[in-house]
Amino acid sequence: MNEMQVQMWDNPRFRNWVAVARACQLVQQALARELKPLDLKPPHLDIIVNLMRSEGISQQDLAHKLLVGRSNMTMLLPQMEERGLIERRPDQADRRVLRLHLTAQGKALAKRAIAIQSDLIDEVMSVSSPEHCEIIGDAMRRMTALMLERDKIGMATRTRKEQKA
Amino acid sequence: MNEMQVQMWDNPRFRNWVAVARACQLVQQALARELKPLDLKPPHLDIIVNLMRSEGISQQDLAHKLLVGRSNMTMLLPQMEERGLIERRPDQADRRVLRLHLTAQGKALAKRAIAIQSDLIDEVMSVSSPEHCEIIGDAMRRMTALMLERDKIGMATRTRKEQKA
DNA sequence: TGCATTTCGTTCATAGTTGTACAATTCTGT
DNA sequence: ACAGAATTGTACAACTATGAACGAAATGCA
Repeated sequence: MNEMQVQMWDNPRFRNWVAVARACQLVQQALARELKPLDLKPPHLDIIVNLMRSEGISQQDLAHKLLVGRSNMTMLLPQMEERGLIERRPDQADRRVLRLHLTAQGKALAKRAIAIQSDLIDEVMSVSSPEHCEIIGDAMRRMTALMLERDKIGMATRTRKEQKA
Repeated sequence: MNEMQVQMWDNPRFRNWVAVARACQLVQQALARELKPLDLKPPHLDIIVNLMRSEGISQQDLAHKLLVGRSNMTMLLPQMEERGLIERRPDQADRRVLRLHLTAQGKALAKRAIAIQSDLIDEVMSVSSPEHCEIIGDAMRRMTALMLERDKIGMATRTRKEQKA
Protein backbone atom coordinates (compact mmCIF):
# COMPACT_ATOMS: atom_id res chain seq x y z
CA MET A 1 0.00 0.00 0.00
CA ASN A 2 2.89 2.26 0.76
CA GLU A 3 4.53 1.58 -2.59
CA MET A 4 1.67 3.40 -4.25
CA GLN A 5 2.42 6.44 -2.19
CA VAL A 6 6.04 6.45 -3.21
CA GLN A 7 5.26 5.46 -6.77
CA MET A 8 3.02 8.46 -7.38
CA TRP A 9 5.35 11.16 -6.20
CA ASP A 10 8.43 9.62 -7.70
CA ASN A 11 6.77 9.76 -11.08
CA PRO A 12 8.06 12.99 -12.64
CA ARG A 13 4.96 13.37 -14.76
CA PHE A 14 2.65 13.10 -11.80
CA ARG A 15 4.70 15.42 -9.65
CA ASN A 16 5.03 18.02 -12.34
CA TRP A 17 1.41 17.92 -13.37
CA VAL A 18 0.32 18.47 -9.80
CA ALA A 19 2.51 21.55 -9.82
CA VAL A 20 0.70 22.79 -12.92
CA ALA A 21 -2.71 22.26 -11.35
CA ARG A 22 -1.76 24.00 -8.13
CA ALA A 23 -0.28 27.00 -9.89
CA CYS A 24 -3.37 27.28 -12.05
CA GLN A 25 -5.64 27.24 -9.04
CA LEU A 26 -3.64 29.92 -7.25
CA VAL A 27 -3.53 32.20 -10.27
CA GLN A 28 -7.25 31.79 -10.79
CA GLN A 29 -7.91 32.72 -7.19
CA ALA A 30 -5.63 35.74 -7.43
CA LEU A 31 -7.36 36.83 -10.61
CA ALA A 32 -10.75 36.56 -8.97
CA ARG A 33 -9.54 38.73 -6.10
CA GLU A 34 -8.06 41.42 -8.32
CA LEU A 35 -11.14 41.49 -10.53
CA LYS A 36 -13.43 42.09 -7.59
CA PRO A 37 -13.09 45.90 -7.68
CA LEU A 38 -14.50 45.81 -11.22
CA ASP A 39 -17.34 43.56 -10.04
CA LEU A 40 -16.27 40.96 -12.57
CA LYS A 41 -15.58 37.27 -12.07
CA PRO A 42 -13.24 35.15 -14.14
CA PRO A 43 -16.05 33.66 -16.22
CA HIS A 44 -17.22 37.15 -17.18
CA LEU A 45 -13.71 38.10 -18.19
CA ASP A 46 -13.35 34.95 -20.24
CA ILE A 47 -16.50 35.90 -22.07
CA ILE A 48 -15.30 39.44 -22.67
CA VAL A 49 -11.91 38.35 -23.92
CA ASN A 50 -13.41 35.88 -26.34
CA LEU A 51 -15.94 38.42 -27.49
CA MET A 52 -13.17 40.81 -28.46
CA ARG A 53 -11.68 38.15 -30.67
CA SER A 54 -14.94 36.95 -32.14
CA GLU A 55 -17.53 39.67 -32.51
CA GLY A 56 -20.88 38.22 -33.46
CA ILE A 57 -20.21 34.74 -32.15
CA SER A 58 -23.22 32.65 -31.09
CA GLN A 59 -23.85 31.58 -27.52
CA GLN A 60 -23.22 27.98 -28.42
CA ASP A 61 -19.87 28.64 -30.06
CA LEU A 62 -18.84 30.80 -27.16
CA ALA A 63 -19.71 28.05 -24.70
CA HIS A 64 -17.71 25.65 -26.81
CA LYS A 65 -14.66 27.91 -26.79
CA LEU A 66 -14.88 28.34 -23.04
CA LEU A 67 -15.28 24.60 -22.50
CA VAL A 68 -18.52 24.99 -20.57
CA GLY A 69 -22.13 23.98 -21.14
CA ARG A 70 -24.64 26.08 -23.08
CA SER A 71 -26.79 26.60 -20.03
CA ASN A 72 -23.87 28.36 -18.44
CA MET A 73 -24.08 31.04 -21.13
CA THR A 74 -27.80 31.39 -20.58
CA MET A 75 -27.08 32.16 -16.94
CA LEU A 76 -24.25 34.63 -17.47
CA LEU A 77 -25.05 36.50 -20.66
CA PRO A 78 -28.44 37.98 -19.75
CA GLN A 79 -27.01 39.48 -16.61
CA MET A 80 -24.13 40.96 -18.58
CA GLU A 81 -26.60 42.33 -21.09
CA GLU A 82 -28.65 43.98 -18.34
CA ARG A 83 -25.44 45.51 -17.10
CA GLY A 84 -24.91 47.01 -20.51
CA LEU A 85 -21.68 45.20 -21.23
CA ILE A 86 -22.89 43.16 -24.19
CA GLU A 87 -25.70 42.97 -26.71
CA ARG A 88 -27.46 39.87 -27.96
CA ARG A 89 -28.81 40.48 -31.45
CA PRO A 90 -31.01 37.90 -33.15
CA ASP A 91 -29.61 36.55 -36.38
CA GLN A 92 -32.16 37.02 -39.14
CA ALA A 93 -30.64 34.29 -41.25
CA ASP A 94 -31.11 31.72 -38.49
CA ARG A 95 -33.65 32.84 -35.97
CA ARG A 96 -32.49 30.35 -33.36
CA VAL A 97 -29.15 32.00 -32.74
CA LEU A 98 -28.29 35.14 -30.82
CA ARG A 99 -25.15 36.92 -31.94
CA LEU A 100 -23.06 38.51 -29.24
CA HIS A 101 -21.42 41.93 -29.32
CA LEU A 102 -19.54 44.04 -26.81
CA THR A 103 -21.03 47.47 -26.18
CA ALA A 104 -18.85 50.57 -25.87
CA GLN A 105 -19.24 50.27 -22.12
CA GLY A 106 -18.28 46.62 -22.31
CA LYS A 107 -15.17 47.47 -24.25
CA ALA A 108 -14.20 50.12 -21.74
CA LEU A 109 -14.53 47.65 -18.90
CA ALA A 110 -12.74 45.02 -20.94
CA LYS A 111 -9.77 47.30 -21.29
CA ARG A 112 -9.45 47.73 -17.54
CA ALA A 113 -10.05 44.07 -16.78
CA ILE A 114 -7.58 42.86 -19.37
CA ALA A 115 -4.98 45.24 -17.99
CA ILE A 116 -5.40 43.59 -14.59
CA GLN A 117 -5.24 40.12 -16.06
CA SER A 118 -2.23 40.91 -18.21
CA ASP A 119 -0.34 42.37 -15.29
CA LEU A 120 -1.02 39.29 -13.21
CA ILE A 121 0.02 36.95 -15.99
CA ASP A 122 3.16 38.96 -16.68
CA GLU A 123 4.05 38.65 -13.04
CA VAL A 124 3.53 34.92 -12.74
CA MET A 125 5.09 34.06 -16.08
CA SER A 126 8.12 36.14 -15.25
CA VAL A 127 9.41 33.17 -13.25
CA SER A 128 10.36 31.65 -16.60
CA SER A 129 12.66 32.79 -19.37
CA PRO A 130 10.99 33.59 -22.70
CA GLU A 131 12.33 30.33 -24.08
CA HIS A 132 10.89 28.25 -21.25
CA CYS A 133 7.70 30.24 -21.52
CA GLU A 134 7.34 29.03 -25.11
CA ILE A 135 8.19 25.48 -24.14
CA ILE A 136 5.41 25.57 -21.58
CA GLY A 137 2.89 27.08 -23.97
CA ASP A 138 3.74 24.62 -26.73
CA ALA A 139 3.38 21.68 -24.39
CA MET A 140 0.02 22.92 -23.16
CA ARG A 141 -1.27 23.47 -26.68
CA ARG A 142 -0.27 19.94 -27.65
CA MET A 143 -1.97 18.72 -24.51
CA THR A 144 -5.14 20.61 -25.35
CA ALA A 145 -5.15 19.18 -28.85
CA LEU A 146 -4.68 15.71 -27.42
CA MET A 147 -7.59 16.09 -25.02
CA LEU A 148 -9.93 17.48 -27.64
CA GLU A 149 -9.03 14.64 -29.97
CA ARG A 150 -9.65 12.15 -27.18
CA ASP A 151 -13.10 13.60 -26.56
CA LYS A 152 -13.92 13.48 -30.24
CA ILE A 153 -13.04 9.80 -30.41
CA GLY A 154 -15.01 9.11 -27.25
CA MET A 155 -18.03 10.81 -28.77
CA ALA A 156 -17.77 8.85 -31.99
CA THR A 157 -17.75 5.48 -30.28
CA ARG A 158 -20.60 6.38 -27.97
CA THR A 159 -23.09 8.00 -30.34
CA ARG A 160 -25.17 6.20 -32.87
CA LYS A 161 -24.79 8.71 -35.65
CA GLU A 162 -21.26 7.91 -36.77
CA GLN A 163 -21.92 4.18 -36.80
CA LYS A 164 -23.48 4.53 -40.23
CA ALA A 165 -20.05 4.97 -41.81
CA MET B 1 -9.55 49.60 -28.96
CA ASN B 2 -8.20 47.13 -31.44
CA GLU B 3 -4.64 47.63 -30.25
CA MET B 4 -5.58 46.03 -26.98
CA GLN B 5 -6.81 43.00 -28.83
CA VAL B 6 -3.55 42.62 -30.71
CA GLN B 7 -1.48 43.55 -27.71
CA MET B 8 -2.87 40.75 -25.58
CA TRP B 9 -2.39 37.91 -27.97
CA ASP B 10 0.98 39.09 -29.19
CA ASN B 11 2.24 38.97 -25.63
CA PRO B 12 3.92 35.55 -25.35
CA ARG B 13 3.28 35.37 -21.64
CA PHE B 14 -0.43 35.99 -22.06
CA ARG B 15 -0.79 33.58 -24.94
CA ASN B 16 1.13 30.83 -23.20
CA TRP B 17 -0.62 31.25 -19.89
CA VAL B 18 -3.98 30.95 -21.56
CA ALA B 19 -2.76 27.67 -23.00
CA VAL B 20 -1.90 26.48 -19.49
CA ALA B 21 -5.32 27.40 -18.15
CA ARG B 22 -7.14 25.70 -21.00
CA ALA B 23 -5.14 22.51 -20.72
CA CYS B 24 -5.76 22.45 -16.99
CA GLN B 25 -9.46 22.82 -17.45
CA LEU B 26 -9.63 20.03 -20.01
CA VAL B 27 -7.60 17.63 -17.93
CA GLN B 28 -9.76 18.38 -14.90
CA GLN B 29 -12.88 17.66 -16.89
CA ALA B 30 -11.43 14.43 -18.23
CA LEU B 31 -10.42 13.36 -14.73
CA ALA B 32 -13.92 14.03 -13.45
CA ARG B 33 -15.36 11.87 -16.23
CA GLU B 34 -12.99 8.97 -15.63
CA LEU B 35 -13.53 9.10 -11.89
CA LYS B 36 -17.29 8.85 -12.25
CA PRO B 37 -17.34 5.01 -12.28
CA LEU B 38 -15.77 5.09 -8.81
CA ASP B 39 -18.35 7.64 -7.69
CA LEU B 40 -15.55 10.03 -6.82
CA LYS B 41 -15.08 13.65 -7.80
CA PRO B 42 -11.78 15.46 -8.15
CA PRO B 43 -12.09 17.14 -4.74
CA HIS B 44 -12.55 13.76 -3.10
CA LEU B 45 -9.50 12.42 -4.86
CA ASP B 46 -7.47 15.45 -3.81
CA ILE B 47 -8.43 14.73 -0.23
CA ILE B 48 -7.53 11.08 -0.53
CA VAL B 49 -4.18 11.78 -2.13
CA ASN B 50 -3.24 14.29 0.53
CA LEU B 51 -4.40 11.95 3.26
CA MET B 52 -2.03 9.27 2.04
CA ARG B 53 0.82 11.71 2.40
CA SER B 54 -0.26 13.16 5.71
CA GLU B 55 -2.04 10.68 7.93
CA GLY B 56 -3.54 12.41 10.94
CA ILE B 57 -3.68 15.86 9.40
CA SER B 58 -6.30 18.28 10.71
CA GLN B 59 -9.19 19.54 8.61
CA GLN B 60 -7.75 23.01 8.65
CA ASP B 61 -4.33 21.98 7.43
CA LEU B 62 -5.90 19.83 4.76
CA ALA B 63 -8.00 22.74 3.54
CA HIS B 64 -4.87 24.87 3.48
CA LYS B 65 -2.99 22.32 1.39
CA LEU B 66 -5.87 22.04 -1.04
CA LEU B 67 -6.17 25.83 -1.32
CA VAL B 68 -9.84 25.84 -0.32
CA GLY B 69 -11.81 27.17 2.63
CA ARG B 70 -12.40 25.26 5.85
CA SER B 71 -16.11 25.05 5.25
CA ASN B 72 -15.37 23.08 2.13
CA MET B 73 -13.86 20.33 4.27
CA THR B 74 -16.86 20.39 6.57
CA MET B 75 -19.04 19.71 3.55
CA LEU B 76 -16.95 16.93 2.02
CA LEU B 77 -15.41 15.04 4.91
CA PRO B 78 -18.53 13.92 6.79
CA GLN B 79 -19.96 12.41 3.63
CA MET B 80 -16.69 10.58 3.01
CA GLU B 81 -16.73 9.37 6.58
CA GLU B 82 -20.28 8.02 6.22
CA ARG B 83 -19.10 6.24 3.12
CA GLY B 84 -16.44 4.57 5.19
CA LEU B 85 -13.51 6.02 3.30
CA ILE B 86 -12.03 8.06 6.12
CA GLU B 87 -12.17 8.43 9.87
CA ARG B 88 -12.19 11.65 11.87
CA ARG B 89 -10.69 11.05 15.29
CA PRO B 90 -10.78 13.75 17.94
CA ASP B 91 -7.37 14.83 19.16
CA GLN B 92 -7.26 14.49 22.93
CA ALA B 93 -4.41 16.95 23.23
CA ASP B 94 -6.45 19.68 21.51
CA ARG B 95 -10.12 18.92 21.59
CA ARG B 96 -10.94 21.39 18.84
CA VAL B 97 -9.21 19.45 16.10
CA LEU B 98 -10.26 16.33 14.25
CA ARG B 99 -7.45 14.22 12.87
CA LEU B 100 -8.08 12.51 9.56
CA HIS B 101 -7.22 8.96 8.58
CA LEU B 102 -7.91 6.76 5.60
CA THR B 103 -9.71 3.51 6.37
CA ALA B 104 -8.73 0.25 4.71
CA GLN B 105 -11.65 0.72 2.37
CA GLY B 106 -10.50 4.25 1.66
CA LYS B 107 -7.03 3.03 0.82
CA ALA B 108 -8.41 0.40 -1.51
CA LEU B 109 -10.46 2.98 -3.36
CA ALA B 110 -7.50 5.35 -3.33
CA LYS B 111 -5.42 2.76 -5.14
CA ARG B 112 -7.93 2.46 -7.95
CA ALA B 113 -8.53 6.19 -8.20
CA ILE B 114 -4.86 7.05 -8.23
CA ALA B 115 -4.29 4.49 -10.95
CA ILE B 116 -6.85 6.30 -13.08
CA GLN B 117 -5.38 9.69 -12.34
CA SER B 118 -1.82 8.53 -12.97
CA ASP B 119 -2.76 7.02 -16.29
CA LEU B 120 -4.42 10.23 -17.38
CA ILE B 121 -1.48 12.34 -16.29
CA ASP B 122 0.97 10.01 -17.98
CA GLU B 123 -1.00 10.38 -21.15
CA VAL B 124 -1.22 14.16 -21.16
CA MET B 125 2.34 14.74 -19.99
CA SER B 126 3.63 12.41 -22.66
CA VAL B 127 3.36 15.33 -25.08
CA SER B 128 6.59 16.62 -23.51
CA SER B 129 10.04 15.17 -23.19
CA PRO B 130 11.22 14.40 -19.66
CA GLU B 131 13.45 17.47 -19.78
CA HIS B 132 10.62 19.76 -20.80
CA CYS B 133 8.41 18.10 -18.23
CA GLU B 134 10.86 19.17 -15.55
CA ILE B 135 11.08 22.67 -16.97
CA ILE B 136 7.32 22.94 -16.73
CA GLY B 137 7.16 21.57 -13.21
CA ASP B 138 9.96 23.83 -12.00
CA ALA B 139 8.30 26.89 -13.50
CA MET B 140 4.99 26.03 -11.89
CA ARG B 141 6.57 25.44 -8.50
CA ARG B 142 8.29 28.82 -8.68
CA MET B 143 4.98 30.32 -9.69
CA THR B 144 3.22 28.70 -6.75
CA ALA B 145 5.88 30.00 -4.37
CA LEU B 146 5.50 33.46 -5.85
CA MET B 147 1.73 33.47 -5.40
CA LEU B 148 1.88 32.19 -1.84
CA GLU B 149 4.47 34.82 -1.00
CA ARG B 150 2.27 37.48 -2.58
CA ASP B 151 -0.69 36.41 -0.48
CA LYS B 152 1.40 36.45 2.66
CA ILE B 153 2.50 40.03 2.01
CA GLY B 154 -1.06 41.02 1.24
CA MET B 155 -2.22 39.53 4.54
CA ALA B 156 0.52 41.25 6.53
CA THR B 157 -0.36 44.72 5.27
CA ARG B 158 -4.04 44.17 5.84
CA THR B 159 -4.11 42.61 9.31
CA ARG B 160 -3.31 44.39 12.51
CA LYS B 161 -1.34 41.59 14.11
CA GLU B 162 1.92 41.93 12.25
CA GLN B 163 2.03 45.70 12.72
CA LYS B 164 3.41 45.14 16.20
CA ALA B 165 6.78 44.16 14.83
C1' DT C 1 -6.78 33.24 37.93
C1' DG C 2 -9.36 36.16 34.62
C1' DC C 3 -10.24 38.24 30.24
C1' DA C 4 -9.24 39.25 25.48
C1' DT C 5 -7.68 37.04 21.37
C1' DT C 6 -7.00 33.29 18.33
C1' DT C 7 -7.95 28.87 16.34
C1' DC C 8 -10.86 24.86 14.89
C1' DG C 9 -14.75 23.10 13.04
C1' DT C 10 -19.72 23.93 11.92
C1' DT C 11 -23.82 26.28 10.14
C1' DC C 12 -26.20 28.75 6.96
C1' DA C 13 -27.35 31.86 3.30
C1' DT C 14 -25.78 32.97 -1.18
C1' DA C 15 -24.04 32.27 -5.61
C1' DG C 16 -22.11 29.44 -9.30
C1' DT C 17 -22.24 25.11 -12.28
C1' DT C 18 -24.16 21.21 -14.56
C1' DG C 19 -27.31 18.09 -16.89
C1' DT C 20 -31.84 17.27 -18.57
C1' DA C 21 -35.97 18.28 -20.59
C1' DC C 22 -38.23 21.61 -23.55
C1' DA C 23 -40.01 24.84 -27.51
C1' DA C 24 -38.73 26.98 -31.57
C1' DT C 25 -36.27 26.67 -35.70
C1' DT C 26 -33.58 24.62 -39.29
C1' DC C 27 -31.84 20.79 -41.90
C1' DT C 28 -32.18 16.17 -44.42
C1' DG C 29 -33.79 12.71 -47.27
C1' DT C 30 -37.30 11.15 -49.83
C1' DA D 1 -43.79 19.22 -49.58
C1' DC D 2 -43.20 16.76 -45.45
C1' DA D 3 -41.87 13.77 -41.52
C1' DG D 4 -37.98 12.90 -38.70
C1' DA D 5 -33.61 14.39 -36.88
C1' DA D 6 -30.55 17.91 -35.35
C1' DT D 7 -29.47 22.44 -33.42
C1' DT D 8 -30.17 26.79 -30.68
C1' DG D 9 -31.23 28.94 -26.61
C1' DT D 10 -34.03 28.53 -22.23
C1' DA D 11 -36.01 26.72 -17.70
C1' DC D 12 -35.36 24.29 -13.87
C1' DA D 13 -33.77 21.20 -10.36
C1' DA D 14 -29.81 19.27 -8.17
C1' DC D 15 -25.38 19.75 -6.76
C1' DT D 16 -21.05 22.37 -5.40
C1' DA D 17 -18.40 26.17 -3.58
C1' DT D 18 -17.69 30.23 -0.80
C1' DG D 19 -17.69 33.50 2.95
C1' DA D 20 -19.51 35.36 7.24
C1' DA D 21 -21.20 34.53 11.70
C1' DC D 22 -21.06 31.29 15.48
C1' DG D 23 -19.75 28.23 19.70
C1' DA D 24 -16.25 25.60 21.82
C1' DA D 25 -11.66 25.18 23.07
C1' DA D 26 -7.03 26.87 23.61
C1' DT D 27 -3.58 30.55 24.21
C1' DG D 28 -1.47 34.89 25.74
C1' DC D 29 -0.92 38.29 28.88
C1' DA D 30 -1.52 40.75 32.76
